[in-house]
Amino acid sequence: MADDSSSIEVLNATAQTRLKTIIERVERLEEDKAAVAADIKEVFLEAKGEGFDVKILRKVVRLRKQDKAKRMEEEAILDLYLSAIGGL
Amino acid sequence: MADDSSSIEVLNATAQTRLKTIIERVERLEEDKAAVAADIKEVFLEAKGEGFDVKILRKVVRLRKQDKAKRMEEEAILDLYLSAIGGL
Amino acid sequence: MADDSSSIEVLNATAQTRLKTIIERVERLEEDKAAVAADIKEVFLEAKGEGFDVKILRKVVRLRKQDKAKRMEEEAILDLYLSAIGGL
Amino acid sequence: MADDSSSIEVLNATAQTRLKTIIERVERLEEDKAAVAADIKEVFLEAKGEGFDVKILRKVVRLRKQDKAKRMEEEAILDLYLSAIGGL
DNA sequence: GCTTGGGGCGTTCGAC
DNA sequence: GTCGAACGCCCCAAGC
Repeated sequence: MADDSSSIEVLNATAQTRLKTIIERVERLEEDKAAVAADIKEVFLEAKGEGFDVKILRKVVRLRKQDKAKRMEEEAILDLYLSAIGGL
Repeated sequence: MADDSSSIEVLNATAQTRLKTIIERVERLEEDKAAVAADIKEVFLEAKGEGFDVKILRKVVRLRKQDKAKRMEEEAILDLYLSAIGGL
Repeated sequence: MADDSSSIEVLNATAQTRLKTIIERVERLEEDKAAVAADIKEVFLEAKGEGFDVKILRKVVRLRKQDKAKRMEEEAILDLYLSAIGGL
Repeated sequence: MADDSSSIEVLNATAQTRLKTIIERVERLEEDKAAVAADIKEVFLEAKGEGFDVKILRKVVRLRKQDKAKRMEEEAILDLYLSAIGGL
């Protein structure tokens, strides 16, 4: 084997390049995710500084998310019913 | 009480506006976060389609993250050592 | 209902005994855990009394733990690689 | 400096030995702690296998711990009062 | 459905 | 003594 790297040639050159690209894309995206998470944290911290109860704020967000999910679910069922009877 | 809403006036108008703003900012950011998470998922899915083992890819990413964290810790402890012997 | 306790008979006698045993075992173990935590604290306190910087000591321990975790992850990914190329 | 190690002599030989001992003691204790934690987990797992609701079991343990703390607190206050009036 | 990883929460420790 | 930061614990959700 005339492999120019120390690893055995399990992946050919093309695959190795692809692999590298994939890992880098994921890592870049995870950085983005972490940045957004940091932003959220910062908003809560700021809110805390204004006297808001962060735990309650989180709960509000959670409840609204649930509510939104519920509404979308209901909408989906409505659409289903409508299509079942041949549209409105 | 001349409150125009059904809730008692625990929060004054300014605070209510701030609260609304905070919640909206967080919700917007969470949407961003979800979008990024979806992107990551998509990258892995695409990789899977090319024959890569997603489980291994995830582990590689995690390992590299650990690596990075370890390096940062090492740097931090070095700073600690330096300060312990009386500053640089 | 001829239950001799004030609670309704949701759990039969056997289950109640088991429950009691389980709770007691857990509580005993938590005491052990707390004792060990106290021992750790004491070691650091003693070290501090000898002039060591506790903050640095903690960081050293943490760093070594990271090291160990990283090694284990590396081992895990190796196993993954091996299984990916069709068993050992 | 005729130091036989690569590090500068910030710590003399005795201190280095002590340091090593301290770190090892802490690490050994942390292993113990982890082992106990694993035992606890195992008890809960076993309980789960017998049909108990682990989440509820945890809550029971937590409540009893709070109760115990409360009792000890009351006892402490009682002692305080007693000593304040010159013993019982 | 079981297991593993990520996020949130409470607690604890060190700093000021 | 209060503050913020770090740690471990617990829960939940996604992946296999």
